[in-house]
Amino acid sequence: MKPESEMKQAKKRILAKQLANELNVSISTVSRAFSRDSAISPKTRTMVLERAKAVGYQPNPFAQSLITRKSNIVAIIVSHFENPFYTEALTGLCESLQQVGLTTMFFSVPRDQTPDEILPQAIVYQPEFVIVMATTISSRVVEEAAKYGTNLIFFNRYVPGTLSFAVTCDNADGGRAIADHLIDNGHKRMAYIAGVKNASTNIDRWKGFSERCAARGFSDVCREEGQIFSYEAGYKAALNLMKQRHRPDGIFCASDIIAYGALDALRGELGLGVPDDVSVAGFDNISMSAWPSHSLTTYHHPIKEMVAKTLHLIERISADPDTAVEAASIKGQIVIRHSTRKIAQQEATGR
Amino acid sequence: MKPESEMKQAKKRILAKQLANELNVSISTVSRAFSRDSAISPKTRTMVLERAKAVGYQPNPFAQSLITRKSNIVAIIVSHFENPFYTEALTGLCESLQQVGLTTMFFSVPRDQTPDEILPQAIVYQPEFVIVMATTISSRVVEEAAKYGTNLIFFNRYVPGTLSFAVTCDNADGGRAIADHLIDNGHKRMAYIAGVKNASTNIDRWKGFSERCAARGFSDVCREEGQIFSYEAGYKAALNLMKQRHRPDGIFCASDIIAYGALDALRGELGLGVPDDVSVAGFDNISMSAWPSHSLTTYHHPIKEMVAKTLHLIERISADPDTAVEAASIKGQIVIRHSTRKIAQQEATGR
DNA sequence: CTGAAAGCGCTAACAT
DNA sequence: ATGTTAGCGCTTTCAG
Repeated sequence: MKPESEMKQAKKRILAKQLANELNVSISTVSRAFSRDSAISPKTRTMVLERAKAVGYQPNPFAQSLITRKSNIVAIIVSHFENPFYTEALTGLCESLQQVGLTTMFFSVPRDQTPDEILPQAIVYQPEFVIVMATTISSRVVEEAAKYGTNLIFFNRYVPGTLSFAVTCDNADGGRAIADHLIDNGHKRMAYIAGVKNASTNIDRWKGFSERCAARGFSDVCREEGQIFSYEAGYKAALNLMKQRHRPDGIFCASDIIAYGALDALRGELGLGVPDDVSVAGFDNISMSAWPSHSLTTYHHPIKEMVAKTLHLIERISADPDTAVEAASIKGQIVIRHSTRKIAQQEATGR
Repeated sequence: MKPESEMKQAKKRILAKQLANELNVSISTVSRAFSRDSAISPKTRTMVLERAKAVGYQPNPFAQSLITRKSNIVAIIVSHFENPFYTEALTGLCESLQQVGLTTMFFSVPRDQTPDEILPQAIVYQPEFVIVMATTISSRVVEEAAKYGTNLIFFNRYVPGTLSFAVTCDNADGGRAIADHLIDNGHKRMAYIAGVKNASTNIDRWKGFSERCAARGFSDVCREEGQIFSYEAGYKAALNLMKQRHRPDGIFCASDIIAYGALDALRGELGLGVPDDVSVAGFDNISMSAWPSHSLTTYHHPIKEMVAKTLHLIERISADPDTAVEAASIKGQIVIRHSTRKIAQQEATGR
């Protein structure tokens, strides 16, 4: 045993009771000073708050939660978190939540586990909301959560069969925009490199793209399965696509990262010119797509708007828990760069 | 007011008391079943645990924290979170913490605020640890936190003047490894493109690099300030470097992202050959550095080991709160790719 | 507008 | 090994 003086002496946190004593008021008065609309004179409130700040008093959130049944916690649960897109979403959400007095708990689903195993760890904290990001969750668990009054909000995903809040990018619109861009600029054989097969993002991008192509007279869009949203997947898929007798001249990739893989396969391994021989477009508009070395035509994922919408939803549901379930879909916009051939350029090169 | 039937009826969580009644045991028996080493027969424990699982009972963590004074929460606070390196660190830490029963709270410092403003929001939850990542914090706040018994762990950073736990990469070793690699392969004029000036990472990488260069007879290493760890910074800095009369032939960049910027400036804007005219090396080994289009020589940032070390530290400090403050520095290793010229290649091209 | 008292759900002495 | 009791720090009736 070390002598007292050497021990780490954690200074004891000041409590409501002590603060009350110092100010000659009751403990309930201290409490009232901290809650928005409570019967307390502005004068006493100011007094309490000032002194509290001076001595560093803040109500213990655990005790608060216990009695108010409000945790002021929002859980964010992720699994495939590689895409830089999610990093921006996470910090954006977290910072907005901080501003309205909510605290973010973060859960990540390891490769050898399912979201269904991790979700209960979040639920136990009785979070006001659970934001599900980059993750697919079984509809059984969605119902479970609903039973306990936990609001689930899907971010950038939705669970088709289920009624739950969701904020997504208008993926179909993105697919259509890319289709129009390629067709408008004279491309004749369109192709799609898919990401995670059952992801709603993947499904809707394909749907928008292929349907628009079909509507404009190109019904034979080839589709190559990338399986996942990765560079390697894009690389391999592009190679496969080019083995076909009738090579595509316009490739839409389910994500920017996939597109980089395709780009490298096409240029590096196959020695093809992009966009001279074949055009490549992505989806997300992550920051590196703007770099000169990539200069990728893509569809801008409206992260900021999606974050704002999510927060708006949270505030609305907090005010009225009976808010009707809603799936918001937010349009982004196409960003045209140099990985796709333009009409003018096409004529200039004599094609 | 809507009729009862239409209201969202949150099923009430089951409590220890009810579980105890159902099993004809006391409420403390239920409690004991959930704590590791407590006087309870294995038989009753199993019985309680089984029934608990069946009815979905879990102790309320707020009530637990209130009485045990253990929050089981680890706060992670970040500010400049762009580098993909941190994404991997975050998920790695979070998943490891989950496994040992700790929950992650996530705080992000907005551009218009300082870490010192956000930290109190974390402290209020009495986290067992605060992991400070991608952030510089004032030594005043470090002391504040210490006073309340909150353990701060700096991840990938340290605050020079202060005594606090830190887990970093051996940045100096990285600098030396790159220096050796360049010198061994016949480079004559070395240069460094810096990142955030006062970041300990930046300082140590420069130190290791410049000192090793000097030790091997190259004392005139030029240094260009990138100011931040960004693509644009690297781009501009590389351009500046090449304006000099005596151009460098080996450039070490403070991060991979900076290196990409340098690469694009050199190849794209200046039309130079990399590595034929000039070699470029980075630091971090983020996944895209392995892509054929970049193939960047770099120093591998040992994230996994750093995460493991952090967890080890957490477990050690938890077991013995008087654990001596320690700054662990973990070696990574150089990864040689095609952005730097090798001796053989140098001879082959007749230089 | 303020104070006294009850109690949120649980754990930790203290008994038995 | 189990039950009983007293709080953890706070908010919220209920009086005044």
